[in-house]
Amino acid sequence: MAAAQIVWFRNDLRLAAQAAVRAAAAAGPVVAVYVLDDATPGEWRIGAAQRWWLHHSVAALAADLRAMGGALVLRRGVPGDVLPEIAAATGATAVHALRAVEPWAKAQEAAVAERLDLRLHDGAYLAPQGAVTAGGGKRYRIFTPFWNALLKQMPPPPPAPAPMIRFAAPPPSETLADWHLLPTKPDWAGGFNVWTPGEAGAHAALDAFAANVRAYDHGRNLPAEALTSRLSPHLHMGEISPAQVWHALHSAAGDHALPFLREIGWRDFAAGLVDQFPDVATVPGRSAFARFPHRDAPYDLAAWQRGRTGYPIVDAGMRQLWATGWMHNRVRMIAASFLVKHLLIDWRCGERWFWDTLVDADLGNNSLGWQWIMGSGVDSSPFTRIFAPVGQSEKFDAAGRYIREWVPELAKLPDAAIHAPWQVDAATLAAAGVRLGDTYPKPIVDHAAARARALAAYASLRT
DNA sequence: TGAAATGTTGGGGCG
DNA sequence: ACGCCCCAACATTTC
Repeated sequence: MAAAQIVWFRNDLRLAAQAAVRAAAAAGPVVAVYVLDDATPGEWRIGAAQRWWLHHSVAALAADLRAMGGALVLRRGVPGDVLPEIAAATGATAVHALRAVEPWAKAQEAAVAERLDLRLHDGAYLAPQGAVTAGGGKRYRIFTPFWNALLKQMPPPPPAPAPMIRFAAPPPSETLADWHLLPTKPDWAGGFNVWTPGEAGAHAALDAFAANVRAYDHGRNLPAEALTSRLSPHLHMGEISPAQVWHALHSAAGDHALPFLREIGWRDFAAGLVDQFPDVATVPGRSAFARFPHRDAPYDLAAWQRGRTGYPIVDAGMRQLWATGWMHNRVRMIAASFLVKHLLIDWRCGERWFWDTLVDADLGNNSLGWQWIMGSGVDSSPFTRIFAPVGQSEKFDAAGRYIREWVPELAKLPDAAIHAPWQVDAATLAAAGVRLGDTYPKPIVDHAAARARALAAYASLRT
């Protein structure tokens, strides 16, 4: 009789198109394990919003396994210690997992491989790390050539359905409730009910988006419309694979799906940066940025975090993030630009806030996004790009619907007035019940002055 | 996956 | 009717 096989679940919480599950099931009876490790990642331990998601996603996977006659074994600790214990208790001879890119994930893998037969499989990304290269085997640092080269390797292998699994007798498990992943006092997750974590929820989101994917190229910039996929947390947790997304959308819309699939390409690209530059989350790609004159401004940072900057589009985005664990990507760019340009606050402060508040927090995507906005990445543009928050608001939320949803105290302002209430005459403000500095903040910085200050800060890097 | 400054053009008011 | 000017609208350049 074949020896038991451990499936070490990480950010790959699915049963279909999951190479570790498939390989383990083919080799012997399966012991399915999830290890909650807050020690190895250090400051990059899973953030508060994502812990909520993790709770529900692990619960969904456990339920799916139970329905197949199995179980999910839950343990807190360091995988390099926990998995050998489970192997000893079950007689398992091998551990199967999907290969990950984060530095702490690699450290976990190394520690497990030191003591057990660790079999790493691909499938968390469209292409394995290092498979997309220029002539000479050089890996890309700039997205567009990376994407063109990746496209030549597409489509990805067709996803396989969940295999038949024979389960080994599971060792004792901790209970999910003991992990205290959900917020209690206060319970701030009321607005998170827009999400359905888990493999089934991921496929429901994919199916819904497939019907709309042709509208994505245009609609993705309109935060008031539901025309983005909202797949990011599902992809991050691995409830669905990028290959599954590729095949579903390409069969639904053919090449009309490419503008969206390009974003999945960005995810691969970001993972490639983490794989090549493990400190991309904290170290600017351009060394001159080490001496950028950031402001230490805790009051301004708090105003940004709580959606009280006085710029309605920024505040709407930050409040959507706080309430739902997610922010529309167009608004992420506007809000992030505001923090690092208008407030001159260190991009890593914003990055850490997003890490704690986003359900889709992902080391590669988050680091790449913040370095892109800062202009500190190795691929950054040669000029200083300062988003004009009012201009962006008028362009992408012209009717103010997004602002009205998340900044209700401005809801009664006319469309033309809602983007910059400090420029509105007193009678209009009074008619809408708005008292600046009372019911809604005055802008914490003047745009023109803040823009000039930011340009000077960037210019100082060139001396 | 910008914004602001600068340049160009064409319609309309007006002497 | 014509030329001139203003300026909005659009395009290009520059940071």
